[in-house]
Amino acid sequence: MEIISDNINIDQIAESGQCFRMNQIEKNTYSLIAFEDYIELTQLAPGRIGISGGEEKGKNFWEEYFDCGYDYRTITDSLLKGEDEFLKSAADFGSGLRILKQDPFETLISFIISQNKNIPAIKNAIERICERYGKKKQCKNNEEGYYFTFPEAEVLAEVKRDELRSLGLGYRDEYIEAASATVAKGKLNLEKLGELEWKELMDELMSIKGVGKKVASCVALFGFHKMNVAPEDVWIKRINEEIYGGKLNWEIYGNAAGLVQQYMFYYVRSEAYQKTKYK
DNA sequence: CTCCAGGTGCTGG
DNA sequence: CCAGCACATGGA
Repeated sequence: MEIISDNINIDQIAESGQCFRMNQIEKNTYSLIAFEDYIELTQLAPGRIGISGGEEKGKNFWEEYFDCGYDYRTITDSLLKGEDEFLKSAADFGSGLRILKQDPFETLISFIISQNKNIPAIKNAIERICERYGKKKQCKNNEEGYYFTFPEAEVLAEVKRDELRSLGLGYRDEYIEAASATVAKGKLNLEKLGELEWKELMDELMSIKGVGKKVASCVALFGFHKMNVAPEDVWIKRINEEIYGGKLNWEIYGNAAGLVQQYMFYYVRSEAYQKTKYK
């Protein structure tokens, strides 16, 4: 199976910090566990990605996951014609990025865990949760290979706080407990939430203890595809101070704000940018 | 050992 | 409204 989409680049997506269960297997090839499926992705050529090893979800499913119906090239090209040199560099550097359409519950729990952790630590913590509470499934392309799905809210809601603590989640234990319980009880209907305007969605998400503006933004963008939402983490705050004099304004980017933020995040963390800085 | 991480809640001004 | 601080833990 093959996906074709302008500029799409699997290395960039995997390293972009929006999904935590995409990992490199070898050069140009990554594994991905999402929506209870395991697949392997290979960059066959610029803008061409091969998919193998999954259940029969079909091409349309993964095209949707990687947001191939959205015209990224037009946005990127228009950014490249702008005056903002930093943003131009960032957009050019990350031109193969996509805003994925991830599972809302997984995104919610993942970004609750993300607070005050670096990306490797986030990934490890999520894997521990999946191994303990997810379903064990066999890989379709390998008889000996298996993987663990991300647990459902109903399962996670039954877990005691101490047990979460013992997985190394620290003070986030009660936040995960609260979020899982809220979703499991149907108090937060994730199906319906997606229909809300971004601001109302943010308010609903932030009603959960442990979910502040940053985590809610990430869930809105990566789980509900609210493309105008731009999460502000320590890295973005840093460039806002260092490059934009604290005057970074997301509203001018409209529905591209989330993508602009992603370009900037991906770029500032790169070695390429760090070199330009200290030279 | 130290520093820091895709923050948040709480408290006191 | 904003500033300061505690929070638990692991990766580098």
